[in-house]
Amino acid sequence: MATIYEVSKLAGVSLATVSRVMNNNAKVSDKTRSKVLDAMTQLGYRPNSIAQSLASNVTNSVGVLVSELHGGFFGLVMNGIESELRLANKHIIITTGHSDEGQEKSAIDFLIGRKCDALILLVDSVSDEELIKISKAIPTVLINRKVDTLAERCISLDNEYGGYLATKHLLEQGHTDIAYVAGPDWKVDSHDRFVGHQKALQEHNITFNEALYYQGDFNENSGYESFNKLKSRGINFSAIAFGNDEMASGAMKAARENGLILPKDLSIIGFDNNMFASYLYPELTTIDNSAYQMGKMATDIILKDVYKQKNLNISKIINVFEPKLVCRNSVTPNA
Amino acid sequence: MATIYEVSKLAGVSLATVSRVMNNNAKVSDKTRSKVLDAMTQLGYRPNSIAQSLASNVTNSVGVLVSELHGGFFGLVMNGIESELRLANKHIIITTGHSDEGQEKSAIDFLIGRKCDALILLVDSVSDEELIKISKAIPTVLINRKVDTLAERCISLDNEYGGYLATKHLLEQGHTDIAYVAGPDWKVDSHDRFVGHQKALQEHNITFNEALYYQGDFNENSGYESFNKLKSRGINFSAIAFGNDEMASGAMKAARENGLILPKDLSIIGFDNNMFASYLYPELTTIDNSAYQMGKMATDIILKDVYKQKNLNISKIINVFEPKLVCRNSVTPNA
DNA sequence: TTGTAAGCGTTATCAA
DNA sequence: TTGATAACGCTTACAA
Repeated sequence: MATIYEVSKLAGVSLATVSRVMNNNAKVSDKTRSKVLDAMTQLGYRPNSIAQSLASNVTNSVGVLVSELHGGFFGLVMNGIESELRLANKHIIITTGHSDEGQEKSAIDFLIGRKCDALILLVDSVSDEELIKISKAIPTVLINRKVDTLAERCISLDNEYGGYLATKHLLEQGHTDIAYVAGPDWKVDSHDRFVGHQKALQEHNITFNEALYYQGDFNENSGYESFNKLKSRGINFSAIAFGNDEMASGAMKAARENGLILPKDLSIIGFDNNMFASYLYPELTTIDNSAYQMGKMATDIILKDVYKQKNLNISKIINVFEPKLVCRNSVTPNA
Repeated sequence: MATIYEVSKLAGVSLATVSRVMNNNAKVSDKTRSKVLDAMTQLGYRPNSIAQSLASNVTNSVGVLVSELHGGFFGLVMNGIESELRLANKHIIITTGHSDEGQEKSAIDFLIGRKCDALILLVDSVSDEELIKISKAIPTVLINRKVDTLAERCISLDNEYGGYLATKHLLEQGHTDIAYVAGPDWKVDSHDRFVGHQKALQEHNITFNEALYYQGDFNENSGYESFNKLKSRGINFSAIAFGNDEMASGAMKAARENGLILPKDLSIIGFDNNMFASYLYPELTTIDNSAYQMGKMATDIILKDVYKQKNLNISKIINVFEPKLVCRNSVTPNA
């Protein structure tokens, strides 16, 4: 692989001049420039980005930490990040944390060790203090997380409003006996969605009934179980709101196995608007989580703050995205 | 950030010695070692991996190119890659090609420019010749692709056998009027699956009927359309085999809109065993594509060949994975 | 077992 | 507008 040195020799100029035409940040005469360019193509020269990074202290890479690599949410977020970063000729180094504090921390260490210029983090387990410390060492954007002192660097969905929207929709369709199946309560998003549910209930003067609550783990199985558990308690409900689409899907299965006709006998609303939501039968009414948009926004913040990029077509930074109701066929008016 | 130089000063040893304890590849007395280690922790020293890479000519990073970041298949493949690479303390630089030749090529250039130690490629559009050229420049493993001269570096699914399995299953359930909805024929995997379908038919002495064939684009919509198109031709069929699960899902929707009861009136089999396959109603019978395993295997090849890693718990390299039938509820015996 | 010093391929500061 | 040359932070012969 040719180096800058060989290019300079072939072109009959100095190293510095070659570097200048590469970065065109300084005046170089047209004549010299074309000599250099010729030499480059002749040698098939490609700059060694490692050497560039060492010398310039910029790696043009941003570290991304997600919980999992599969799954609709992360896929979309990463999509938003990648598409935006690619345009800017930066790249992604990706790691996973599996919602485990140890793994999340070591992944972050790893990313810092790789000298990423910035970090985009989707973490569940690392503490706020830790995150504050990290963002002092390296520009960091947090997705799905709210840390007060880092507010401008946090991108999140208004989960509470989303939970509110979902239940409100059910209420507006005449349902009053509404069960709620939450995700793990220690996850903020899960918690907030549930709070939103309660608010909507309150607004309609319905007292929250503990017996209509079930806590799952965001996986399909727990949704399946939730239906059976709820049913076994012998209390009536005409609709269930779920903390996410996976659990909703599991419950649909259980409901059908119990002979219910959907949505006639039971209305169901999910959360996330996962890719498969429209594949379900009946097609799942749910709340869109703006995953792609959040990934894109996180990236734009970095492009702007870290890479000083101008003319990004962002009118303004949105830190809290507003969830939207996506009406499909799994909710029907209460008879 | 502390450098190796500061550590050496504080510990009262030379640069070389510090480097030695970091890489522990040479004898260092216990006493010196602990002096160095102390200095390191005292300074909160973290090696600069960029400098390490430049000096050692190893970046410990492997470049990965996939078509999309979302979608079940890629998610699982990436999962297999990441989990394996992480154990080895290597990392992933990820790019996307969107099945477009230009984008795929530039992504590869990008990866090479980043001095990745190896490449894992999932490409549709780049030519075999190009791939051969690339793998001469940098160790490369191809997933979902077969290039003769690169056979040991290709990981793929036996798509033809998968297509065969799917249709055979239908035949064994007594179906004889079987429609086939393929993906784009220019995609090898899609093509091969279709060939497998034909083989199974042949084996049962059924002549392939052009009127029972429809070519979609692997997306849900085209599956939806496929059902209506097939129906409009006025030919009977009691089962449909699909090139992937998404299209199967779309067709299920269309079938139901046409008043069919599934699977009683129509048996359906998919391909891929996408995450959502079990969420569908009826749960989709399909062919598992071993995505995770393929990602893992690709990584193991690199760990072994490039990073000379011993004791990988791989009994042997598998280049062609065997698809497996996953029986669920969308196929029923033909009355 | 430890130290010295020459790279690795760039960028960036001075002079010229 | 160009050219020397010193960093950048590490690895790795070669000596001691």
